[in-house]
Amino acid sequence: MLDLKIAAGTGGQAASLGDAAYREMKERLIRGKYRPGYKMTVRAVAEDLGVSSTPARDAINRLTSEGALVYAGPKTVIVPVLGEQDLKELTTIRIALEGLASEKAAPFGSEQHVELLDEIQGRINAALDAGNYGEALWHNKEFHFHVYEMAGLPHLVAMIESLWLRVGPSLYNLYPEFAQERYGVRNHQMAMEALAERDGAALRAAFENDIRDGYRLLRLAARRSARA
Amino acid sequence: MLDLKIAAGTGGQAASLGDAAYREMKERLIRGKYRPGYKMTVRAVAEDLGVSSTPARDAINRLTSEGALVYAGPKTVIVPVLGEQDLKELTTIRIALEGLASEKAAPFGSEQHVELLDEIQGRINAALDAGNYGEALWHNKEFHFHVYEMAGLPHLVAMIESLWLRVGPSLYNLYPEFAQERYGVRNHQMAMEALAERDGAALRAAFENDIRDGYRLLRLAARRSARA
DNA sequence: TTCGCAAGTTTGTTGCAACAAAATTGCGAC
DNA sequence: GTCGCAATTTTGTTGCAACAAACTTGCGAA
Repeated sequence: MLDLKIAAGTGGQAASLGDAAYREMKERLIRGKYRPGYKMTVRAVAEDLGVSSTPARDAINRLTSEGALVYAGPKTVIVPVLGEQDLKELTTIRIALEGLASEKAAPFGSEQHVELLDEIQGRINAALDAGNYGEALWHNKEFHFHVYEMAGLPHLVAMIESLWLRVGPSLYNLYPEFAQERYGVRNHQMAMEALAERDGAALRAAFENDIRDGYRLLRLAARRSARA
Repeated sequence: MLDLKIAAGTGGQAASLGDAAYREMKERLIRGKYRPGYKMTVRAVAEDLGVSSTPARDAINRLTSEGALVYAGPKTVIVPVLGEQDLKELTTIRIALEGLASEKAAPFGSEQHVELLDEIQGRINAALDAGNYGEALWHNKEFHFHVYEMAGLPHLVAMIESLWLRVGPSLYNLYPEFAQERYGVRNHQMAMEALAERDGAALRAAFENDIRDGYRLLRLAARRSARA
């Protein structure tokens, strides 16, 4: 059991225990620590995080209002189970928003940025080689958001992050496909080239492709688990 | 002081007091009851809404995590004061998202929908004639969301709603321009025609225009209050 | 064996009091 | 009169206990 009181007091700029609990839950969600359908109870979260019920409740409430958790009954919130409809809609929104962010980021492309992205891509590949799926997903997120943040549009980045939060848990369902296909590599390569040339349209296209490729896999996994 | 306990118990599908408080605050925000910069304190909200501190705190937390309220200090949340940068960014996002929603809604256009929109437009005009600015804004929101909801994309509608929540309070700053210019009328007329013909591109253009027109006014108001 | 109801258990909600930190006020010295 | 420090007030945070609603379990009757 980790002690969030220390994290809140010293570490990552979390002012309150509720804040620390929220951040911790958010990271766990993105890292796929909780699977779709998992039931979140105030007391269980409080136990897991070593805090009392109030901060745990705060975290759950915030996550729910962002759509990272959903109501499954009058008194139960769960990690969302995304159906094909949801996946399709979220993908459409992601293309609109992440396409926008990448296009706006293109003019800020530089040698340094491309180098950093290349480094991150190296970490993705290494994690894939090591079979560490969670690490690969994490670095994949870093790759995307490093580009999105270049545009200097904080509201947009926050909205995109909340989208990733919703899709995150489902990403874990497509284990071995992701590792085998390495679908991101080509698209990421294209993205880096587009960024080097500051070509907004090309950068957008690369990211849209990446999102669509991911969607195909996700849809596959959704169908598989729907049959089960 | 209104009694939310009754609202939660009987009325608009609010399961808990915290939920009812959240909805009430949301509506007040969109209706412009609170001005930008207004400081939200737990105890004040609890007093206003006639509930204890816990549901009030819940509501403030949820609103904050959605961006409808923002942190202004270590221990203070306020109604956001949007600068020109924020306004520009939010407008860009709105065009991407509301443009998408309207385009996807176009194929569902029908005689009935256009009739209803025409009715809503009538209410906007009537409110404007009566000088009732709040009513006009409210019906304006109805007009937009009636179209957006036609597409059947609930995640998208929720995200757009959270954008309106951020801009809502600032809308009140542009009183008398809105009433005088009646900027929405032409664009809404175009939208209804496009919807009748199920022309996605035209519908998107009409809404994009509407958003941009609103942005011009908002920017004007932001500059005015920045000078003050 | 199966169905149904009742008792017990789990779980979210709410109000509140104690605590800590920040802001404000007021008093006194210079 | 002004500046600075200390006391007071305001305010967010946290933990907890009481309550209510939903769910689960198990026993008994058909």
